[in-house]
Amino acid sequence: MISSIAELISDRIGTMPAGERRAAQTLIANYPLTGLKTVAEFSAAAGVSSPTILRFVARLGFQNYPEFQSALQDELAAQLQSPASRTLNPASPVGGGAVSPMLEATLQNMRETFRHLSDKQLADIATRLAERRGKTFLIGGRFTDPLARYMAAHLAIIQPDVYHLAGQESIWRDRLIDMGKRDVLVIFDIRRYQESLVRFAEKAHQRGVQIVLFTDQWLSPIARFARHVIAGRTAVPSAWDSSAALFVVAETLIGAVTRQLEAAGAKRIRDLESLR
Amino acid sequence: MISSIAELISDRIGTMPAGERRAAQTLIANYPLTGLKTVAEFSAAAGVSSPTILRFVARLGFQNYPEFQSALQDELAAQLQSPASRTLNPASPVGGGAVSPMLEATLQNMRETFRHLSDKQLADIATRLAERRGKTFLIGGRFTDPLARYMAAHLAIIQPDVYHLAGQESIWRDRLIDMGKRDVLVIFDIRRYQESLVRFAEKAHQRGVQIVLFTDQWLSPIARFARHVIAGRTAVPSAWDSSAALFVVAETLIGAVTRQLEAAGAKRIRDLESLR
DNA sequence: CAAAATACGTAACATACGATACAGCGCTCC
DNA sequence: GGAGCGCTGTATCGTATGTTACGTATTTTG
Repeated sequence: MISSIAELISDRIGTMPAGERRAAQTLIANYPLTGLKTVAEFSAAAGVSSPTILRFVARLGFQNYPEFQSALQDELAAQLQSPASRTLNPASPVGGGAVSPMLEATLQNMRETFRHLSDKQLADIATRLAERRGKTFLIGGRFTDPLARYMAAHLAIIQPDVYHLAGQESIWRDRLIDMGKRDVLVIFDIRRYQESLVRFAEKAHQRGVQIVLFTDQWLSPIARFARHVIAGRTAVPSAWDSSAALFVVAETLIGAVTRQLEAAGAKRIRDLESLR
Repeated sequence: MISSIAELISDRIGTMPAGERRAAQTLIANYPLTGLKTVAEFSAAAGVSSPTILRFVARLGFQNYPEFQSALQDELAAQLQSPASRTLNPASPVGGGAVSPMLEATLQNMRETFRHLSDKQLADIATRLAERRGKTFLIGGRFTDPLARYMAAHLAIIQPDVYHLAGQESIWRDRLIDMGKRDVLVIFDIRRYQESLVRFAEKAHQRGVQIVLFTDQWLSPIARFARHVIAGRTAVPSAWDSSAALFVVAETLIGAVTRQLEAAGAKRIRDLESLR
């Protein structure tokens, strides 16, 4: 049973054309606010044209845009008024310390992040990472590069041809020569988005590379070029943004890819197990 | 200080004429949804005419109706993103998918990890990291080194002399010469514990270096030499162990150190802010 | 109680919004 | 490699929306 529009979208996002999928991703990224704005603003936020937005809402089963907005508003009204919304964790365990809020916010971020992320989406991404015929490249920004390294460290064990792109921009820019449409590029990029990464992503996209983007809820501009976008919540009561939600998504994906390869009976996995 | 539009309204509702007051009451009644609808719908809901609605928003200080709506949307956006007010849909939809168990286990790991970790412990470690008189070194194992990098990337910004030890063992072994009792060494080590790290930790300990250890619940042998031990839960339904709990602890510490340095009015922090 | 000022609604207007037709483009499949 | 299909953006149109002017009603004040 599909109760919310968000679920409806996650359900059908797989069958949507590229433009409408970008609309869907943008809407999910900060749901449901983008859908309450005008078509023009929505389209600008998603980087597509107005008709694409209208086709998007039509595909969801709405007769017209106002009807779509009304549905979103009704949903929001129910959510805001539901008593459940006020009853979460009553008991921050005292402490008075500044720790609990941090943990609570982080846990909340993870729930939120996964709420906007359907099992199917994750499975699709895992499949792309597992069944890719070419190579896998991973790269991240100033603070997120460790996440790229973490993921690369795991994937490189269960798959051949997994490369983390490190060091100077000039170094990985030259690696573009090796990339083609059979390859996958995993990019981590949260605010403040790095110009160099955007440029790199664009060029990779032009070469037909499939891009999987890990970003925050405000979506890196790289989302324009990405085949798959994962928007993680990053807000915590701290001077820094939190990458913890993205970290967990990464771990989940690592697990899913491993499982798929195991299920496929990949020779490499068997060889690995015999080595241990 | 008036932060929300709702406060602004209740502040001025006393000075409003009857019609506008009805508009105000209607809006407050199911705030802020009525304000996101059209003027015609708003006026119908309040039982007044359109111009009355417009005069109402004008009295609140808005130039026109769209500006008023934008303000409401911004406020709603902030509210939806803040962890406090947000709820999650009842009980994860229990898809047969393999995702929910992974997330649930991870969340549980974090709660458990923090349950065994008092605020005081964390504060002590943060103090050691913030007030250390010497240098800070960070290093990790095969899968945890990215966590060391992540922490180093942040600490290096707010403190001088923060070094991540990378590359071959022979390289960081030589750095031992630089280490003394005023220095702090942060080590990440989970199963299977790496011999090289244990040796390194021992030698550092002999030189009087203060060791902060991030490990799993079974405790790396390094715990023998460590001044502070953080034991994170790592078990998840996956072929791999999860470092997510340790990651969150690391983020928490980063935040705590930052706060302490700010509170101490560290010159570097002020300089940083002036740079931004 | 009278007169003035303020508040409110009706009606007309202009803008900008959503909707649609159409053409160009890339992609897939034979 | 070519033909067909489907997706996407541009341009145009009708309309619903916010806005304003003005006349009437209501309250306030001397």
